[in-house]
Amino acid sequence: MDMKWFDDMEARIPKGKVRTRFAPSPTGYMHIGNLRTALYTWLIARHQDGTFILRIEDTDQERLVEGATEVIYKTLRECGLTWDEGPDIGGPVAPYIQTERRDTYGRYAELLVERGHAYYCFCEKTESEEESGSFDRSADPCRSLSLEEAKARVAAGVPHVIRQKIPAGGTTTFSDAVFGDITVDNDTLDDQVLIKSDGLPTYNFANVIDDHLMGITHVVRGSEYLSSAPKYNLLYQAFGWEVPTYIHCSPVMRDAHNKMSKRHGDPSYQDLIAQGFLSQAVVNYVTLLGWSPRGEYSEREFFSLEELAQVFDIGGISKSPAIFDIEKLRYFNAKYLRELSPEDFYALAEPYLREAVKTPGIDLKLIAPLVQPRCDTLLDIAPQVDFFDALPEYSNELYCHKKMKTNEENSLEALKQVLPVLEGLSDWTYDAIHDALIGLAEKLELKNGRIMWPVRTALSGKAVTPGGAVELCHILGRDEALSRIRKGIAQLGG
RNA sequence: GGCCCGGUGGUCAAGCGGCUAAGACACCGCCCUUUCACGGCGGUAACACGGGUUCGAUUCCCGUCCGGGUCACCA
Repeated sequence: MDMKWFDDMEARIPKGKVRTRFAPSPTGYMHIGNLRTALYTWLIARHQDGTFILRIEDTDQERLVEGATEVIYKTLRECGLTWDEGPDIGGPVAPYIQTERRDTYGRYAELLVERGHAYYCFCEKTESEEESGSFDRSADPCRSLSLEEAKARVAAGVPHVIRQKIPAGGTTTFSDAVFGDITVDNDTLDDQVLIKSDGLPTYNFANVIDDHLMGITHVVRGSEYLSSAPKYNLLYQAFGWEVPTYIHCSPVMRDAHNKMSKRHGDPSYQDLIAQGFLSQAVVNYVTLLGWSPRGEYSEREFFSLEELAQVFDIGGISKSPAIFDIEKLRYFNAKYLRELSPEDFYALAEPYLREAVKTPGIDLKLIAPLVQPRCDTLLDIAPQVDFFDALPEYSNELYCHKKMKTNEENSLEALKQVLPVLEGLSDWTYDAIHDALIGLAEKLELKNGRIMWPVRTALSGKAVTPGGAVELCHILGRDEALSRIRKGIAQLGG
């Protein structure tokens, strides 16, 4: 064995700082649980001024998806999760794509074989599993094959895998930052495959090798990997390597029984963005799904990414699964939307407004502030502003409003009073319209609603609108507003 | 089924031996108001169950029940 090569690999490992990694498989789809893992991983690194690494785990050749890494880059960038080392920018422990590290895994696996912690196995793919749950180590003839014999068969080109040789008897204790210490009997652990017959490593093996070789100090991953974790310890021990801090996170659920999944039609990050959610809102909400700030921040729930990096602590991660609640996400999103400056909101809303309101004279900048406090997502804009282009058909019953004390008769009367007042207006400004309408109500000694409700109804044909009578008059413009009021009068039989 | 893990309102959750058991979403009511929102105020609602340990358990231990994960040459 060329030990110099191993020494060189070791020598490249950066030391002394926190180093974390997000290691997705390129599936072309960033689901919420994955995003949360990325978030926690990034947060741990940034909290300690450490290094965040992106690594692509593409060892499953059958599941490769074209353009999938682009989705990962794009999502991470949109969310503000900047990486310091990765496939696209390189780094001290490159390469960052597992298929490009192929020989490395093979060499380490062979080292393990030499040391007696792994063995070549020539058996067919696993056919039938034992029911007992505990393994009879002597059952596999390959396990006890002599090294010479095994090597001879390998040299002869016999297809094979390399398996981990789990010690017979005894226990292994694994330590997790959120679940604590977990001890299992070695006899419940199987001699898992390390190197597949295609020469590529399994996920479990590649993880251990890469995390060590990349100097990873904290590993964040889903709790579905918890039960394979003790086998990692054995691997680290066999190599004589230091075990990183493991942080297993319970899944993000769609309901009490099922994880969020593409199969069930649950939204991915991309889907949420398409549904009009803001990246920052998603990031904020998802971080809080399974983690909560402690101490002085325990009552707070709105945080920017930078603030999260400040307060994030591993101890706040929850052990139990969390159900994804789109209603609460909507609340977060609505809050983020409302707190945007009018300019920023307009920038985001403009494409949606432009799509919904096509009448040339209408100033979309006037509509934006009306819808800003009235939408949870950007998709809520269009249905609210449809009446600007064309007055919908509406029933006269719309004129009847108990609280406003309006009915068809007094609405007709109100509109008839309003028409000449507005016709006589020299300035078609918000203030002028406002003063005219309020003035009319005062003059007639009526409550404002008696005038405003009929006008708003005539202008929109809807029971609910963003903005009231004055705003709508202003935005529609003199001609259209007066025309709609006349239409209202006619429809009411006047 | 074996092994591992979890269990505070409908949901997210604080709590880490002593509290009238926080807060948020949702829901309900009131206020504000030219509709609806926004905003403000208030309300309904929880420690899965049974044993211990203790002067005292939501908190520690055991069991039961319920739920999740895992038992692949997928990750």
